Amino acid sequence: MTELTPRAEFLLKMLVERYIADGQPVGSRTLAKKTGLDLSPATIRNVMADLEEMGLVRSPHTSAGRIPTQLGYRVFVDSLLTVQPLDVEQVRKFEHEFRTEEDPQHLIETTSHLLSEMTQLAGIIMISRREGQVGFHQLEFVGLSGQRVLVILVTQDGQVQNRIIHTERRYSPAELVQAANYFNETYSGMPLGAVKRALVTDMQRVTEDMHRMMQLAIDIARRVFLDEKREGDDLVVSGESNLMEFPELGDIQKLRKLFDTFTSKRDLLHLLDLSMRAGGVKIFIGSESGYEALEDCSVVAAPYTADGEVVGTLGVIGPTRMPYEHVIPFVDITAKLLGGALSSLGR
Amino acid sequence: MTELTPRAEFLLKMLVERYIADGQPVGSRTLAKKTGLDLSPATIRNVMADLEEMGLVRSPHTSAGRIPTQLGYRVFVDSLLTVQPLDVEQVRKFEHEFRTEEDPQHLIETTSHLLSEMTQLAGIIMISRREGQVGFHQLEFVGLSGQRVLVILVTQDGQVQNRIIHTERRYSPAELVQAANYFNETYSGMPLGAVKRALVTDMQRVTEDMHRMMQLAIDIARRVFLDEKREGDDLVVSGESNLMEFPELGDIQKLRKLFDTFTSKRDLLHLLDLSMRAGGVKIFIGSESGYEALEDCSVVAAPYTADGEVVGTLGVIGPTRMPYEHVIPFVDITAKLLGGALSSLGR
DNA sequence: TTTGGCACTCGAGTGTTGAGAGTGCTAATT
DNA sequence: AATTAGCACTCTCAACACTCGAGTGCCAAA
Repeated sequence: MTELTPRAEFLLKMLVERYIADGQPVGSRTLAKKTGLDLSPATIRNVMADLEEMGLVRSPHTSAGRIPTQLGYRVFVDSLLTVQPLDVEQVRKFEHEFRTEEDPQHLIETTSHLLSEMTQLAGIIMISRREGQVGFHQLEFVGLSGQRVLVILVTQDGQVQNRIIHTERRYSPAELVQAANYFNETYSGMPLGAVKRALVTDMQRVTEDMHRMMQLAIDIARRVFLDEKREGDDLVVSGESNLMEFPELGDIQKLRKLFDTFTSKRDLLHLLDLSMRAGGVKIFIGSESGYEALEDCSVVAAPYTADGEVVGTLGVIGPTRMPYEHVIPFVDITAKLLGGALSSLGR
Repeated sequence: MTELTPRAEFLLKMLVERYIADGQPVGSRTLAKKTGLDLSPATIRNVMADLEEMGLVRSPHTSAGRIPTQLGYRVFVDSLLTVQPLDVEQVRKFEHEFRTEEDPQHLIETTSHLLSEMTQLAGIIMISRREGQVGFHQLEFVGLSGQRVLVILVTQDGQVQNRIIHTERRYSPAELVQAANYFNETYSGMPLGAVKRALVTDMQRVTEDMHRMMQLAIDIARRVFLDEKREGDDLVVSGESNLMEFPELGDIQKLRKLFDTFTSKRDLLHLLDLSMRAGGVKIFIGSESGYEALEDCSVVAAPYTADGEVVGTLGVIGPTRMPYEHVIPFVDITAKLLGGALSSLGR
């Protein structure tokens, strides 16, 4: 029996839904009762035996009901799930939240909160710093005390990054302003990646016949743009403590590993990076993510765009037993709303 | 018996140390053995009965040993504790960490990590935004698309804050530069609080005879300085998950409350604010903090300075049963080193 | 193919028991 | 008067046995 009959499918669906709803292994009797089909528990048991053979369900012990395996969840999510349409009223209210926020950084944080608040899971959102895409807008040099210069990098979407560098000598405010002006006139509007590449080639042309101002500007900017610390995507996680409510994550050891994953960020970034390439809602169930700390969790993620370009991924992370039928459309709509809000900001 | 005899004191000290070391209620036999005094368990029991009467120790149940009460810890910390001198070698290495960091924001984060790393507790560090103290250095206006202006506020200690505001009309880059120049020339060097006050009075003088540039500058700056969102201190917490290792915090419910306290930050800020006024290392044991979530925890905090002014508080938070004799001097030295590093940055 | 029946298994809860640790009290000792 | 030995007592904890209920697997009948 390698083929899944429609009836078996239906029963698997019922079983998963029931298990998601109350977390108890579900037995043949309950399933016989609650399902519309007019079947006896014995028949259900036969079907269950088949499902178990196929690796879609398992029983924790001899005399408990069945629970879905990871594979079972996979099949459920991929082909059995009926997503719940979102409440129109709520979407509208929700949309409003996005319209009122102006600062892109704030917008990201608000979105993360919304995700965790609405789903009662942990919200995650990645901001990609892929340099090919974001446009460079402006550089500002602010002289600090000593030989230190504060460099402020503003991108076209209004994000700000700053960094302090040391120079060999002190520069006057006027010099710094001139240098910044030169730099901004030359490079404004280019994608960050292009600026970076241009800087490398321009550097080779820096000779004594070049204007001193240009040299200074390029020298300072070089250090900011080529700084590998500045690289890498950013990640905002919120509502982690929501995950403590779930009994299946009740083991302190597991919880600790999970929280460490949140703080180290590396693994999550990798995961979100994967789903950024995919397009559409992507779901990692249990160990599919490849990370041990996430083996009892699922990640539902969707990329979001700004002005047509994919600029990051957002989603939620929760126990494998989560209400996918609500979470999936919610993550989907959130990604779209954020994209819309970011695009209208850039306008 | 309302007076604490020297012997009773000594035994209390032994008891607390022993309990801190291995977390088990300590009985009269162990205490008789491990203490230098040549006393029989029975005598110890008599003393224990006295200590219990005074509310310094209690037994979890009839036939367990004694554990310190909150008051017991208090007495221990206040007058019985012998702090462990820090390893000179380690301090030196530690000092080096502070010397290599240049960006004040980074410095704060690094310090927080160090605190949690070295103590295996949670590190907390507050940056006070008391406006009376930090000097204003420079304002930058960056025109974004639409009628949005990015305002970047740089303080004398090199901290950067930015915020996007909407204007009624579009301004040219030249206008923005001029306005910023005017503003910077007028107010640079003043404490933030003074700038704020000056803005309020200057506003009243804004009439048609005033230069348009000045009007613009003041109008934009006003919105940044008087924005109440910008108010409030900042808090960095790290190593929260270290706290999961402690069995006394093993209860998920308690842990959840604790973590929620970390994310909401409000309560912790209040606590750190208190200890900022105190000067020197301040210790909150259990419910002394006044917050339910912290009732099984202690907070060890010390204010740190920059150029002689107290600018924030740092410390650690961990279970009441923590090695105070190491933690206290460590928090102390960290505060001093951070102060030193911040001051030398401002130089 | 479905169903009723039946023996079987397992977990969770409950009660019992014994060992171990530590106490409080009293009477004897220093 | 302070200290100590002795002893009865209390409480926790782990082990064990027992029962109950839920659910299974399988077989034979419908």
